[in-house]
Amino acid sequence: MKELEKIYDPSIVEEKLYKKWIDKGYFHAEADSQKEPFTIVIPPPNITGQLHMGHALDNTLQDILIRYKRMQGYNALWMPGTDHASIATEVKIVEQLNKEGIAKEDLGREGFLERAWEWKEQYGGRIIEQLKKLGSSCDWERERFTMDKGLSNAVQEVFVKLYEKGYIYRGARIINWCPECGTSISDAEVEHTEKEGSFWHLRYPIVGTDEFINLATTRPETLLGDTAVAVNPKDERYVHLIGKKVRLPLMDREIPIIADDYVDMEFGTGVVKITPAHDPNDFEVGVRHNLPQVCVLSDDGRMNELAGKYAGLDRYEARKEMVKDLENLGYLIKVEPHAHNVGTHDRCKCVIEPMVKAQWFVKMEELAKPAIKALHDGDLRFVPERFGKTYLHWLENIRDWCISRQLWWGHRIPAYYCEACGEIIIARENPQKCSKCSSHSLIQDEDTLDTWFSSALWPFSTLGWPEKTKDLEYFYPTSVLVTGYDIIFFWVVRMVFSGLEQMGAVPFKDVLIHGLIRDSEGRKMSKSLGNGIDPLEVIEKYGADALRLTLVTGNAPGNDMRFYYERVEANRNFGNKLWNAARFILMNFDDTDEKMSGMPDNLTAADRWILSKANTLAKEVTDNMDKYELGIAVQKLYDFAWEEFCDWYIEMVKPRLYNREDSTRPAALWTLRTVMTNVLKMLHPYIPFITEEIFMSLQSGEESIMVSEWPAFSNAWHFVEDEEEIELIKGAVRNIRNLRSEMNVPPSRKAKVFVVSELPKIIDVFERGKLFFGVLAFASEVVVQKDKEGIESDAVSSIIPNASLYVPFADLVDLKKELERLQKEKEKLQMEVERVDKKLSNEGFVAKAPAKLIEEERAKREKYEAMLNVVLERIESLKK
RNA sequence: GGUCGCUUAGCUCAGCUGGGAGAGCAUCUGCCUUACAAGCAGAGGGUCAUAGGUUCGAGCCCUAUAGCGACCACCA
Repeated sequence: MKELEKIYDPSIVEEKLYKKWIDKGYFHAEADSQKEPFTIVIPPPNITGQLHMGHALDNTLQDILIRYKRMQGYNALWMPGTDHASIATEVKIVEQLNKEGIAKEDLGREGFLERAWEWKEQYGGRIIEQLKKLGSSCDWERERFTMDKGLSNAVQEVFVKLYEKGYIYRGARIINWCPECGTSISDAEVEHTEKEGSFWHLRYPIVGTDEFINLATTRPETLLGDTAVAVNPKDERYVHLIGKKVRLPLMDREIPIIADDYVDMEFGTGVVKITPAHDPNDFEVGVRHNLPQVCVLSDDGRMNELAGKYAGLDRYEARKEMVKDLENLGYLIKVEPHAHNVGTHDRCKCVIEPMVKAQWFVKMEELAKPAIKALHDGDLRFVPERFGKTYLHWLENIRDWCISRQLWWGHRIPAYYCEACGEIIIARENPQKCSKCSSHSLIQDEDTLDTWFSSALWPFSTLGWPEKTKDLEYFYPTSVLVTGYDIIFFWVVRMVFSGLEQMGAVPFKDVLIHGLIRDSEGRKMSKSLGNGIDPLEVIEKYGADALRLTLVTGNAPGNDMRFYYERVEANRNFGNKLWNAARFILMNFDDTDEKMSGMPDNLTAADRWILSKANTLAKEVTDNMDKYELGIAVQKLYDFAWEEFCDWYIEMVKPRLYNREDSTRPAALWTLRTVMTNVLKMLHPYIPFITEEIFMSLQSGEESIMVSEWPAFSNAWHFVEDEEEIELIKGAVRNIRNLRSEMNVPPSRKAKVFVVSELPKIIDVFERGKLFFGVLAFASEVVVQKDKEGIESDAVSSIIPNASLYVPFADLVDLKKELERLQKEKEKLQMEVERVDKKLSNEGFVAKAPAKLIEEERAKREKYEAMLNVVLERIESLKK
């Protein structure tokens, strides 16, 4: 056995161990029909990404589950990879080009993509290296990328299949346009934020009369694209105007007054201007009434040539100008402040413009149905369950998914247009000629696909689909998906309907949802606030284990969590505690012991107590982990390791270890090593590095804790009587310590301790435990006897069930104080008896509560009453 | 407007299927006891947001209310 340093230093251990695991190939999984698979696919981080706390949490959870299942004997595969992140990456590269004074267009598509791939090669692996620092046991041999050959094939295949089924179509619909990024985005990418705006009240002249119709708008610049004014058909105020026309101010265009149920009579004046080209609702109204769509905006957010004199102005400048003009011409009635929601692009925060444009869409209605059913049927389960509602709500209200992006970095849409006849050809391979007119002048669609289109396929595309691979058959469906609640819509939903559509089965059975890591003030960590904490810095300072432990403890699944360095420190301390416990064990081994193998036949009650506790712990921890209650599981391990094992068992065992003649010394050593090893194993998924390092010192013959067997509960190691025995002694120790503490006796001052009991069984217990009981209770000597013979009448005393403890402190004793103490003890016991009495005299309780509980209460009553009597007796005798 | 979550010790939070309120940090007292001062032993501190209800029994289940937060939503 080798010596360990006094303080655990993660920085010298972690890299070494990670390399060992990689070299041994422990992370790699192969399809093997002899073993049961357990599969997780990583949420592929963006190649632009740097590891942040969200990743750290997400991947820690996955690694815990994977390591746990691997130890349980499952064929555990954690499939890693990265996402091309079309828009995020393209923006980054454009920025980089701009710094060099190059515009994207200067390079052209090909040149730009070349740059992008270069960028990917250079930076795309960065986050992977960071994940390794965390200890992630991904199967790196399988690392995939959403734009690699296989996954791109999968994308094409899905596109073609969905098109052939009629689920993908191209059409001019109202979409969300980001003028900043110059692309359409999906509904999921629109963030609604409340903004202070204005409500401009306008009046439009009614043609052929001197009258006006009043209405209000938050976006006056869209007036230029108005093609109608709508009222509610039931609105008596306006019924007579339906069918008439108004003259659109500034534009000198006549537009009709129409009736539509969409208009809310209660809101505003009950009149709405209709701009079909720039508002989703108005678009619908326009379709119903066959209104023209007048698009007045260009792609960069300026007014276009249809905007008359405002053409060329930025949308907000135009707004200002128009308001001024409307006022001058008498069309502006008033302006009110008005808070309203505006849609912004989640990536650039720029205000999006609804626009009518020809885009590609996925028809969602039919695809959503099986995804809804899967949850109802229990094929898919969210943990915590409540997120299932979020999922359902989204699917039940789903709208068609706009999948085309006006970007270059991504999967180019496999659609080709025939210049000769206008035919659209959708094909897996580049078509050579038009299928309709045989013309060779085909032009591929310029657009690429939403980045989520490829990530939606991740659980099966990474396993080889559309090929029928062994991996796919064996590892799919995956076991659990771990992700934050913030991407349920973006990703989880889309993986589910894609999996169901392409594979005919859900992509995963369980979805473990976690929350966000916030800063210590509860704010979201963000670049702009500069309050982000870099996980790598934490790892460098405290080690990956401390970070991992911090991220999974003290937090309920799905809830957000605040990050405190104090907690990291506490967890680092826990690692050090384990480290020192191991040092202690190793220090006490010598050559003879080292050669010892197998279980000694003279285990003591204390040994059986801790072994039995560890055995029960294995069951509880396993149960918790199977229910994804990782925080609870690790809390139990933490408490057991620190309190029961370190603070109690190690202390109990010291006298035996320090006495080379003690025949139970090998039993103590064996128990120490056995329990410690089992605890390390159960802790390994949480804190892989330190557990491996210690394990290798304790079990020099073993290869790695990673591939060791997960401890299982066994009836053979369940010792109820020993547990009771040791708990009794622990109680006595606590009482003595309390006594001494109350009387301010320093530990250096030892005293005789008498244990008095009439029960032979109790006498036996204390006789057996005398040695360690004495050490723990700072006793100079422990005397166990059946009566008070030879005990000074002024000894301090304390009562435990079925026994009394006496400590003669001689000069230290203050009779008055002692009486006060006993008085307090008396009151406490009286209250206990009262409490039990109250319960037992409740007829309902006795009649309906489980028999076991009633029995327990009765036993308690008996115990407390007996103790109370002893206290009363003691008080009487002192009073004399 | 809808949905969901939170409200428990000074602070941050656990509390799994309802059966005598927990942790970490902070505070106080005493200890450098030969594994660990990143430690040990002890202590104080909570009408579990409020009001009802179900139950023999409620921090936990139900209803309502308040405050905070998140998400969804086409009121111009």
